[in-house]
Amino acid sequence: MATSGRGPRERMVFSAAQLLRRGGVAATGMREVAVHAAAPRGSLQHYFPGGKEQLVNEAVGWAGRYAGKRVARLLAALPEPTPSALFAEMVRQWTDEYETAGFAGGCPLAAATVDCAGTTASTREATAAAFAAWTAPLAAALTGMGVPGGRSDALATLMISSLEGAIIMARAEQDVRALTTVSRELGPLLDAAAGKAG
Amino acid sequence: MATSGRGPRERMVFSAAQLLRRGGVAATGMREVAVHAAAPRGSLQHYFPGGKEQLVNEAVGWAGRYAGKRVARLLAALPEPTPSALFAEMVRQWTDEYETAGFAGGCPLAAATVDCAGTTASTREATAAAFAAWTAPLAAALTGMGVPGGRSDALATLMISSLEGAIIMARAEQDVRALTTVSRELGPLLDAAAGKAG
DNA sequence: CCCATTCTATGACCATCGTCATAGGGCTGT
DNA sequence: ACAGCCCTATGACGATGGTCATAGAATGGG
Repeated sequence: MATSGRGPRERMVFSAAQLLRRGGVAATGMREVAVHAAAPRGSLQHYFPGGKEQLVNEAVGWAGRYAGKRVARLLAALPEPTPSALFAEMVRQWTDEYETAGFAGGCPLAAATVDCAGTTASTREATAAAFAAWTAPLAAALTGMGVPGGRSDALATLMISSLEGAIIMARAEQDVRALTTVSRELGPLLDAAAGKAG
Repeated sequence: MATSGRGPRERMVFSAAQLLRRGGVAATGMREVAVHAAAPRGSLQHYFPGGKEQLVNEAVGWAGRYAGKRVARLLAALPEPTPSALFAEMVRQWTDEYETAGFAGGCPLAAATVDCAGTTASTREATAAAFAAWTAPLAAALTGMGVPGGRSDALATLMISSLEGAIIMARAEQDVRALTTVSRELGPLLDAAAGKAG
């Protein structure tokens, strides 16, 4: 698996993001990344002279851009776009994975933040940039649905915060309850903000 | 610091929880815990024959009980108890820490979940129990403020999820923005649920 | 055909860490 | 004083992991 990407470098970044989700940064070995990516171990030091730190930072950046693009993709697939429907789709990505593949993986951004925010400055900056790359398209989507400009950023932050926290709770409980709960409880609030100015 | 607790055992559990917050499970060494707790290293194998796994699990349990008790304490200190005020106080615990002590630490439950949920079954169970020990008193408090029984659990889950996610975003951004945002945006929703049945 | 650049291969080094083994203090009760 | 128990002390072991050094392919332009 994980053989789709083009070059070995890209595959390694992708695999790193994938493995980050499971056990966090420290539990993810460089050799393990190479194996998972079906990439030669010798390429690690060639493509990532900055070592593990660089690889993790790029994986985080990749994850942030992926999340940002996914917002647009989900939005485009909605029959009638409403904030609650978008959020429900974002949540559904996770409930689907958990119900079909188990609760092994979480969000790579959360993993990198939890493990590195207090110790590795460059990785912390990478996570901040990644969250920004996720929040911005989401806020723009909300604005496009009628949410006033001043609220869009706040609601996007609320959506992502709730989702991240619910992912953690779901993994702990091995139950998607927390995810479905935040989706259900937050939906009306989001749609209300889109309906009329708040 | 961290010398208040009674026995060395209790201090080590407390210190483990403290250190977990910084770099996660893998980044927290047993020797480091002993040093931080000002406890003899030889006591580790004596008090925690189950090794690191046991120590981490007890630290997680301690954190869960602490969070549960803190809900009651914050509630009692509120001049006029409303759900939004309680949530604001929960959030304020974190903004206060971050503004005075920096963004070094996150939530130990999140750290243990991110690092161990997919690999260490006993730790995952400990995190689930800890979240339950936190959610239950919170839901009870909401019920006591007029939230209908069916909504209390859901809103407690929403509050904790949002808080956990906002903690992660705040650490990434080194800014309490996400925390204050979720508090402000969620407040009206919580109070509305307490006012009349939903 | 050659050379330079890019990529890969692999073994070794060193630090760290969890764990264990073994032994030593220090107290209590009799 | 002795026995027994709880706690502490400390060195060693084995494993893991990130990084480095060095060398070997492979590719592509001249």
